[in-house]
Amino acid sequence: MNTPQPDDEAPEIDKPADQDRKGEGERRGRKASKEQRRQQLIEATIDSLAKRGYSDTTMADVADGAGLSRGIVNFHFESKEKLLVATLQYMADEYSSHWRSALARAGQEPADRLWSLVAADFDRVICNKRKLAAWCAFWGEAKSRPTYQALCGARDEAYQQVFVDLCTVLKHEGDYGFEPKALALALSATLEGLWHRLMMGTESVTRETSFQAAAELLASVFPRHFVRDETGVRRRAIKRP
Amino acid sequence: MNTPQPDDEAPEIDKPADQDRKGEGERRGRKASKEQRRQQLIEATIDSLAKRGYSDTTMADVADGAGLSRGIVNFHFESKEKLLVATLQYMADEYSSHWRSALARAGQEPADRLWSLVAADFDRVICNKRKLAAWCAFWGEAKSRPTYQALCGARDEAYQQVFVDLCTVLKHEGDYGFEPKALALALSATLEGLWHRLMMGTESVTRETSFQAAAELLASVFPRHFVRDETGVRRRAIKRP
DNA sequence: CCGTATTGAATGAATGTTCAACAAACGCTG
DNA sequence: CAGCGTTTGTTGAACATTCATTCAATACGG
Repeated sequence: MNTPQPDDEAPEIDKPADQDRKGEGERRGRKASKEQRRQQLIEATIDSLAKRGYSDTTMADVADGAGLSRGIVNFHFESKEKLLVATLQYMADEYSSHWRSALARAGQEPADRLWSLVAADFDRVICNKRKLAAWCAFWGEAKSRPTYQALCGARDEAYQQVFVDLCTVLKHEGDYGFEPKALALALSATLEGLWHRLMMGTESVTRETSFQAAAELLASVFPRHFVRDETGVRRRAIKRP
Repeated sequence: MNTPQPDDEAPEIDKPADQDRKGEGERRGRKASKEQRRQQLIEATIDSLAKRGYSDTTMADVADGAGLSRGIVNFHFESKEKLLVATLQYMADEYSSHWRSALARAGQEPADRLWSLVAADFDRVICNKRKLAAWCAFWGEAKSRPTYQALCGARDEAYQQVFVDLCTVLKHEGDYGFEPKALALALSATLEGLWHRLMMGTESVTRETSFQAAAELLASVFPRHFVRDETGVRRRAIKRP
């Protein structure tokens, strides 16, 4: 059916599920520093969220996953709630710094910057089953918990504003007729929706096909900036005078 | 800041949170039929999911919300799990029949059908805080529960196929360059993403602005089929020969 | 040795499920 | 229609389980 997708299920980076064994240079046993232990427990929490979902994630699961004893979590984090907030905070920070660095890495051309932003969203580092499942778990609880809701604005206002600004500039560059704010909302929502589809894991939606779908949309919305070449892959057109 | 949005918070239809009082013609007390009681409990479940989220939804909450005693749920539904599955099933059926009827109501013109499909997604009946929050609660648990995962495919394969078919026809009608399958994925993902944004309730995203964003996208992607008029509202252009 | 990190069992609260008692509707018979 | 037994729906308390939290004892590092 779909063209062979070499990845997305195989070597998915970011897999500290087997984080116990192999002291990879870092100190393990009793010697781990406070911050390292916290990090270790946060990773175990993400594992548990991804594997069992929010409602079935227990302190015991987390402790077991980290290879530690039951009571340890309440020592490093005051409560389960605090642990979960710290975990969400960690993921939100990671997501935020990820797109910011992608933007910094891109050039000055708005089209390049938009492309870079979209591509960043499908980077293996943050876009993989484990993290996606954890995000989804938090989203499900966000509406009824203000603390989560605030942090779940990973695609926060700053992120949204970048989209608006880019759409505004591109509109002038390409003489497009759209309303920048509305279109920016639609575009960022598309990325969120594609994440959602990836998370559900149904159909034959992979990270590749999702990214292609997003690229296809860019080519349709910004025809003066993105073109389709024969390989089916979409790329930015040559710079305009 | 944002233009005054008259709705989305005020008269949101679909609010059986106060479903006890006022026997609106339907039989209440002991006389309610089996099916009516089930329906009543399902509505109470949606209420609880929306108000407290999945993990804090308890049998006692549901029973209290319905104004009945604790043990009643296990009588009509065998277990909590069964109750939740039935609730999800109910919502999935409602969503499915909603877009199907919207499609049936639309004419034969592909552009009309697509517009109708998009508009249906933002209909108050299914797109309101209560239902959205309930959907989100289930999504959060879907990945770790195959039963939920299957039902959560509200936007299932049939729905996706409709998008693909419409995109294919429109592509030929308008001589567009996109790849129908990829674009269809992007479009349906956009709707999902906008739902997600609405759910989070942050920013100034309302049902109106979300729909406008979707419409803006349609106008950008299918310029030969949709145009922007002075009111800012988007409409379908006149039929082509 | 002192302080800190860690353990694992005990505790108590929350919650899903069961069940015996009860009440309303229904059906049967005279 | 009255009387009576049966079925069905409903209740609320009792029960069992799961789980977050506490804490006294312990082990390790400095």
